[in-house]
Amino acid sequence: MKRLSKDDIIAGAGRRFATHGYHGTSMRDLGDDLGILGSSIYAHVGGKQELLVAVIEGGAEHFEASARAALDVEGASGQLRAFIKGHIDVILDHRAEARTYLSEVGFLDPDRRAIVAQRRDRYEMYLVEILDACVLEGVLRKDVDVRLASIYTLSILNLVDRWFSESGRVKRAELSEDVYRFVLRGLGGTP
Amino acid sequence: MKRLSKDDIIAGAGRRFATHGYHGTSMRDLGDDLGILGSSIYAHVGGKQELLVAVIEGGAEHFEASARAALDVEGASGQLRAFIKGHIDVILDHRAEARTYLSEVGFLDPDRRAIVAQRRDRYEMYLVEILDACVLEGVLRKDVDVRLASIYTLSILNLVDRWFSESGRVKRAELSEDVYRFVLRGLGGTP
DNA sequence: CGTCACGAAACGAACGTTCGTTTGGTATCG
DNA sequence: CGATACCAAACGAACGTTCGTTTCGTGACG
Repeated sequence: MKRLSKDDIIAGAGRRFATHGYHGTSMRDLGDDLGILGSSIYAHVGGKQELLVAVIEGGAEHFEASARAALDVEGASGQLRAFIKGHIDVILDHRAEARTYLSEVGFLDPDRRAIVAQRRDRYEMYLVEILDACVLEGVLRKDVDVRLASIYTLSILNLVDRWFSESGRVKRAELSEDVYRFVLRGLGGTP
Repeated sequence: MKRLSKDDIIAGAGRRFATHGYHGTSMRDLGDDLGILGSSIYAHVGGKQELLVAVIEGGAEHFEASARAALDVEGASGQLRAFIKGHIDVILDHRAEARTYLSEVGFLDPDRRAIVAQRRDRYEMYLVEILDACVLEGVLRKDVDVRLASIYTLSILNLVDRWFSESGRVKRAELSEDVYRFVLRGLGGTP
């Protein structure tokens, strides 16, 4: 029975929030998962809402780091491929955090929610810029609605964790490639 | 102050579940929305879980009716277009129900959840069959992974209600058309 | 045509339970 | 020794639900 750190608590909260939802998780549930009493959690964090904030901010940082890395790639279509692969990797490497980030934002306090929404918009803008660059480089049709295209792409990406299984028919690398091809072709490109 | 029917209660529950989540909704909250006491809801339904079941089954039926109608269309690509338009129309015409159906299924009792999951698989099969037919008719590339394609398509469709605004830049009919084009091109078709 | 009876709908209070959180004590570790 | 991690017990509030009672709408009957 090792003693726990604050990060252990946050990680546990991420798992529980991802599977049972924020309001479906009690501090006692969370304590059970961690092998301590629910009340003992207050030795590490100020409260339940603070846990949600920590998990979601952690998720947001993963996505943003991935997007920044994608922008370092040479060539717009390469950036698009990297963005897609990066997003899928974040989701599958940090499943609980990512899921909580994607579906429990609504339970943040209004102030925090607004901040997170802003960060999400910024993340979407990364993709929009990449798609714009693709159009500029002639990789994509000139008449595509880039805003809609980014929404379609993120819709596909964000729901990956709802169905993908690491032990399934499709491998992770194949999926990234397939999504990339699908999006590119969908916008008039030829991979 | 009119008296309420069971359907009024279910509709109210759908709205509340869609915005605040199942566990984020108390019977008293729901009662407040409806202008009655939380306890008065028990004159209409057996309990909270029964409300969730009613809302979700209602949502499922809308989607299934839409899919069946799409299958009546002549020609595989026409069916695909009708399926997409139908799905978007259901989501936007029954936003609360649809949203609850899509994101609160996890809070159903295990038995009910299994049944709903089955219905959802059946719905996805409608789309798979349509896409298969498209391949057969030569509308789509022969090497597309139809299972993945159906997942991509449903991902785009299911998240529409998270961002679409009836008063926004893009009109509903344009959106349906644009998604149809995007999916068709993504799978190697030429609209 | 009025009224009376009956079922449905809503109230208001209370049930036992669970919630998030607080407090005070205790063991462990640097 | 001082700080940290945890336990144990308790707090008030809120939860889903039940219960007895009251109000309301409607259709049958005199």
